Amino acid sequence: MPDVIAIFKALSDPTRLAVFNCIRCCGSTCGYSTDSGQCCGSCDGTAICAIRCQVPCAPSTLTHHLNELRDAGLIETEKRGRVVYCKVKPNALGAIAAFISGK
Amino acid sequence: MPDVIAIFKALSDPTRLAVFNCIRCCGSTCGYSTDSGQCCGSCDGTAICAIRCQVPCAPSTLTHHLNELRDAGLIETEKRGRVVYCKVKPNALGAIAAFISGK
DNA sequence: ATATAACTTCGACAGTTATCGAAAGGATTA
DNA sequence: TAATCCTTTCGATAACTGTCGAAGTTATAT
Repeated sequence: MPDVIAIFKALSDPTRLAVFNCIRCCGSTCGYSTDSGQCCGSCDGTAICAIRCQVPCAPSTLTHHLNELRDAGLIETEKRGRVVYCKVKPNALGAIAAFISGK
Repeated sequence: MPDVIAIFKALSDPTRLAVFNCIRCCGSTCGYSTDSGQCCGSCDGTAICAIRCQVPCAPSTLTHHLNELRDAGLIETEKRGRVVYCKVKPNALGAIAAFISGK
């Protein structure tokens, strides 16, 4: 129940929802190639620098939003070299799916 | 898409989510009888005064939250006598169900 | 070793919001 | 008519939040 609130809160900001969608669609909508740091096909995360091209904001702002998404349990991040990659966690939206279907 | 944000925002506050759940379960959890202004069985709305017993807050605060829920398209209200009854709108959560299943 | 690239951390600030009390409105009851 | 009940409107206020720039950190490249 508190999970649900955290998720709703995390997704209730337009910028943050755009970030989440960008990670979720994993490049297919963002339109980045592998060369740009963006995954495709058998992907393993969306580079933060790629997200920034799609969702224009200050680096610190993006960091803040990614923290919110991570704290809500929606995404996970992994650092490879100097690039941080983001993935949607498995069953990230399960809690709100359960909420919709009456708990 | 903006609908989704409005819904997420409306449900991201603990008090407001409690109000929504109270309206949703329509007395089965709130535990009010018809005499208390609460519907049951073939119900036609949850009385605001009944919600207040379940979600303690100032009347003006509850009005505020109900406005938010109504503006998000989640509930509808109807005045009968001096009592206002609330119902969950049909398919109120359809937008976020679509969001979960990938739009 | 120096420079650059990718992020994060740290204030700061403006805008939003959840909450309340007081007062007012409309509907029923005495 | 007067009293009472249910709800809304109207400020006010404290807390939260989204945004940024500046400075710091870590990793690669020159």
